[in-house]
Amino acid sequence: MRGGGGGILSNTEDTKQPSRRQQDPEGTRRNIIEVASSEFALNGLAGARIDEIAEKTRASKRMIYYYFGDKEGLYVSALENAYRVVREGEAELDIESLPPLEGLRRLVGFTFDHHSEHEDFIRMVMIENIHSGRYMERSPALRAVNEAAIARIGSIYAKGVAEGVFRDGLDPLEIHWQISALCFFNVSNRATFSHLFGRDMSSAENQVKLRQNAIDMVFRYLAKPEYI
Amino acid sequence: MRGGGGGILSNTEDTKQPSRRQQDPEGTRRNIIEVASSEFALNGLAGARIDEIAEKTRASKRMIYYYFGDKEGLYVSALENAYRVVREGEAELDIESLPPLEGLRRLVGFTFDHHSEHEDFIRMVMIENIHSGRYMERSPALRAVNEAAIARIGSIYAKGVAEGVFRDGLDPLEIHWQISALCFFNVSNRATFSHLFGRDMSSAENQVKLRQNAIDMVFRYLAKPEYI
DNA sequence: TGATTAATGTACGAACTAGTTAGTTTAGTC
DNA sequence: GACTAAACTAACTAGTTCGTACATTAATCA
Repeated sequence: MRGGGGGILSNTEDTKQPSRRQQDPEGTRRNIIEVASSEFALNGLAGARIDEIAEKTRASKRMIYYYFGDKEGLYVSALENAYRVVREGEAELDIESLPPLEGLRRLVGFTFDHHSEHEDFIRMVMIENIHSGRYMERSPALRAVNEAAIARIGSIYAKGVAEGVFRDGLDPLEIHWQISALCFFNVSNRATFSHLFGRDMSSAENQVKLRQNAIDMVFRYLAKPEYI
Repeated sequence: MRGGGGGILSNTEDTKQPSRRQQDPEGTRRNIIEVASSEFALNGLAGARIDEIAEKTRASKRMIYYYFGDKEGLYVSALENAYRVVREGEAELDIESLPPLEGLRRLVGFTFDHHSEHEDFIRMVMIENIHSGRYMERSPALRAVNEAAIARIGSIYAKGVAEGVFRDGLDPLEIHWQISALCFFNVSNRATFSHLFGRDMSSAENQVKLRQNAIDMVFRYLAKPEYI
């Protein structure tokens, strides 16, 4: 919009370098996804504007339709990308070598921090839930990924039960659900909660408290009374 | 849109009844709010369509602007209404006369059920969080209301500490936060969670389990180990 | 080198959408 | 029964927004 210089001045210097890639499909794609993700996370599917996304991109609106077909296609790609990025971060977590009690604390603390650091991801999940998960159905890749999280909990829980520190009969999926609830809510409902009760829950002090509370809560739920 | 009969046929029978109100400001307002609430809850602020809302209303589009000024004004009114309806339901809960342990269980169970029965409210809160609570700032009425929930917990918690069944040093606001997290997430993230893990968390059996888990979890967090 | 395909820019249009204008009907009042 | 303010309607407008047609440049291959 601002005249960007590319059209008129590009003959002077840029084309002199022969090895410099002037067409970069992968880069363009990635750039579009990045911009789109943050716009969708900020404004939702209906609220995000294709023209706005295009303008913030190094590419043009034409490229969005070239690569992603339509707005919904772009949204689905952004959603997939959000899950992929977050999963890659989680994959680095190694708690299976730790003693169960310590591993559990580490897992909850990590999840709390991880969610907190990926607000855009949380927002994308919120938005997708507003749409009742309609769009993620198009993406078969998503499901398989998250089962790793359950496996991780299943393994640590089984070890804890075997060692006699965790009480028996709980369901790893439900434990994951509880950890998710505490860590997700912390990001998703910050704004309304803080406003309704006049206390900034995202402040450093409050986050330290809420984090410790989440760890304690899951710990007390799992551990046998004599270990509390 | 469908010719509704009012214009042409109204002389035949309708006007014969003298006491039948043909102008009904309160009713019109209420009707608009009701329709708008469900449209906003379903589609979000940007996704909802004024024309769509108008059409589902007994009134016309002009009336929306007549009573609410603009789309955002209508949204804020719908948000206020959602909080008011839910608060009125909660006010009926009387747990302060119960023994602390029983009162706590009752409170968590009630909150779980109440959230579950008011999905539109949960969706409105999600949407408002997507907007970072921007619009609820316009509504000073909202804050005062919710403090009652904290007071309720504060009272039952203090009683439990005095009786020696709850451990000391916890913060009622944080307890409320935890209860909210577990009960809110149950509704807000149903779609994505169920899809990612291939298990319908909203089924009757799973809801019974999750409800009991939430109660247990809060109970174990509050109670002294010897009462667990 | 000339032909073919992939990638990109520009300009535009059709449909939609929030909000308005201009006017009518109803309920209550003097 | 005339008058006024509130309640209400239908049709319209100005601006937005998704998506596309057409042209062009870069890479690839025969």
